[in-house]
Order: sequence, then C-alpha cells, then structure tokens
Amino acid sequence: MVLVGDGAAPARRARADGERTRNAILREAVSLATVSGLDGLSIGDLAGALGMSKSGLYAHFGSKEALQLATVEEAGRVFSTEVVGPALAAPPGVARLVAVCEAFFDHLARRTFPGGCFFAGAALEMGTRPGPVKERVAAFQRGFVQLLREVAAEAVARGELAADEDPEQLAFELNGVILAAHTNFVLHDDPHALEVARRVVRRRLRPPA
Amino acid sequence: MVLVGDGAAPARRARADGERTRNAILREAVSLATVSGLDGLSIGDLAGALGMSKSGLYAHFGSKEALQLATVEEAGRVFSTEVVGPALAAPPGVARLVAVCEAFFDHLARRTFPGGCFFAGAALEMGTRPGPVKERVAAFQRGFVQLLREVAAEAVARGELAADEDPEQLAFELNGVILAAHTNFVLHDDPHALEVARRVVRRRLRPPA
DNA sequence: AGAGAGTACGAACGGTCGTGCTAAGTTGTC
DNA sequence: GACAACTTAGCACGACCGTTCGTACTCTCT
Repeated sequence: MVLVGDGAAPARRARADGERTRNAILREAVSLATVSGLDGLSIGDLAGALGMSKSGLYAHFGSKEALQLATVEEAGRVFSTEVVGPALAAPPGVARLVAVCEAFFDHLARRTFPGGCFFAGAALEMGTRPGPVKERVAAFQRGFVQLLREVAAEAVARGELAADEDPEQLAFELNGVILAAHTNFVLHDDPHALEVARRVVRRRLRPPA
Repeated sequence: MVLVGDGAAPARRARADGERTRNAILREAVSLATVSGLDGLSIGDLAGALGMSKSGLYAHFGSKEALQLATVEEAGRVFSTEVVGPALAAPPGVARLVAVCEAFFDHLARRTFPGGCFFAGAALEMGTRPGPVKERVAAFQRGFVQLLREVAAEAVARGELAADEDPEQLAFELNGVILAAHTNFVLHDDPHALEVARRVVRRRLRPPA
C-alpha cells in the first residue's frame, strides 16, 4: 500500500457550517434516542425537531445505521464529559469509586437527557439486534464496567477496602446499583430512587471494620 | 353502584378455540417483544410468526395498545410461574431471598425468551412513554421489588442477616444485581455474567459475622 | 336443527418509514 | 471572480405500519 488514508473516515474536507449542523443533529439525536430508543428514533422526527428537511439531514450520514453509529459516539463523548470526567477529578481509591457513582446519579438528577442514561437504554434495546451498532454499544458498556473495576482494584490495593474484596464482583455490584437507580428513576420519575442508590453506595463502600 | 362488573373485561363469551388462539398469540407476543420491544413488536410480524392473518389476530384485541396490555399480563403470568413460584418453594428467610435471585438467573440461563427478561426490557422501553402500558409495567416492577423487600425483611426479623440491614436498601441492591446480570447476559451473550451474579448474591447474603 | 355469536380471511385505507434523485443555494479556494 | 465542493430542499419510490370493512366459516346454545 503506497497511500494510507487517515482511518475509516473519507478524506473529505468538511465545511464549518456543515460540521456545526452535524453536531446539532447528533446532540438532538442522542436526546431523542433516550426517549424513543435508538431504533425508534426516526429521521423525519429528528429533522422536524431541528427544523430541517429529511433529505438535508440524511445527506450527512447516508444511512440510518451510520446515523445510529454516530449517535452512539456522540453519546459516548457526552457520557465522558458528564460522568467520567468529573469523577476522575476525585483522588484515586474509594473516593473516586464513590465519585463515579455520584457523578452518574447527578447526571440523572440533572436530567441531561429526557429519557435518562443513553447507554442504559441502548444496551437493552440493541442487545437483541446483532450488528455494528450493538457492538459499539457493548464496547462502551464494557469500558464503563472496566473503569469501575480498575478504580475498585486501586481502592483495594490502597487498603481502603477489605483485602478479600474482588474488584470484578464489586464493579458488577456498583453497575447493578447504577442500573437499578436508572430503571427506578425513569420508570417512576422518583428522585427517591437516587437517594436510596446513594445510600447503598456509601454503605457498601465504607472502610472495613 | 347497583351492578358491579367483573373488572374491565367485556361481558363477551369466548369460544374455546378462540381462547386457545388468543393464548398462542400472547405466548408468541411475549417472546417476540423481548427481542423487538413492546413497541417494535408489529402485528404483521406476530401474525406471520403464527401463520395467521393480521386481521384475524387483530380481532382478538381491537387495538395495538390492548394487545400490549394483554402481552404484559401474560408476561406477568409467565414470570410468576417461572421465577416467583419456584422461589416461594424455598423456606422463608435468607434461603428464599437467595432462591428468588437464583430462580431469576435460572430463567435467564434457560433462555425462556430469546431476548432475556421481558420486564427488564419493557421497563426501560416504556419508562419514557406515558400511558396505561407503562403504568402496568411499572406496577409489576414495583411488585417484584416489594417481594424482594418483604422476603428481605423476614430474613432480618429471623436474625439471619445483620440487624441494621435495611430491607429497602437490600431489595434495591438485589434488584440491581439482577438488572446487571440481565444486561450483561443479553448484551454479551455470556453466561459468565450469571456466574458472577450468583457469587455476588451468595457473598452479599452470607450470615453476619 | 336453526339462530346467533365468535372466529378468521383477504383486500384496502391513510400514514410514516428509510432511501434515493435532482436541483438550487452557500462557502472555500485558486 | 470563477469553479468546485459542500449543504440543503423538494419530491417520489416501495415497503410496512395499525386499522377497518365485508364476508365467509364454525362453534355453542336453545
């Protein structure tokens, strides 16, 4: 191969306004997808919400699957800045582990998206539909659990948790608390669920006796 | 009120063959809904899977919403016989609490439905769509968490768990483990997730030191 | 046995879906 | 200032959606 392209992206130059529109589309797409689902999200509705035509919007992606893929990536960026970023500001160890959970609960309470967490919904929706979109969603979900595991492992290594604590199990548990908080919050629209979740996390992560 | 009807059901007499078909429809509907979602479930696909006509199927319900409602009820019956029933065979206390979780993991592993647990999926899908279907799903979900709480409370009362254990928090945690198991299982198709979940439950519910 | 209700079918409806095509307008570069 | 690339709109398509209608067939009750 003489010529190497810069990844999978076509070597097109994007115009400034086009990129702005594209970003606006994706922001709205993530938001709508938390309500209608990634599959239920229709191009017509999305275009309507943005005040543009279906075909104009469509030209940015070329297929619905490409739009879904781009939406997942955008959701990943948002999750990274809204949840992961703030949590990593906390010092390593248990404090950071708590911070990850708290940051998640905060972004739910803040109602970043009308339908709660994008990935919690997308994981279940796409779980049964094989294809590139599912794989991407699954990758993000794995990444988040791995983050939990790594932070948990560091907390154990620092002696801030019981020595026989298994980071994998703990990450699984915390992921569960997060999912339960999300489900209860969106289903009953009840902030009490978040309060219970916060209590559970604090109690679960208190230092060993 | 002089006359009390027997619930919301119309006073129609059902023929035996009609009821058999209706049950077959609902069984297939629950199964398909775990894959396509309760909203994504189309009457055409459902009729096709049963080898009957759309209109013939439609006559049994009169609207898609009525079909969805009936599907939720059927899913509730299945969940009751597949998960709750077996679990209540265990003696009260921690044993029964473990049994509820194990029964859930079993029915996932047994692949009762191709898309995992009906309610775990429906709760997230319908959570953002107000209406009678969401209310019914929410009621079932509340009922399950309440079951967990009651069984947990009994375990505490019997002294099989720490006295300062809060049944509500514990039920929340176990519900979380169940949701995490479900998400990981359907998303990665990995029985390892169930194994981790079982370990978490056993460890979490071991008697107080 | 006859009547009436229940069950099922095929065809068709208005609507929306994702997806193409063509053409006009806009922006960046030489 | 001209030209090419990018952006957006309008329109139409085939497919599928939930729903309705008219019409047979069949079970159950009297």
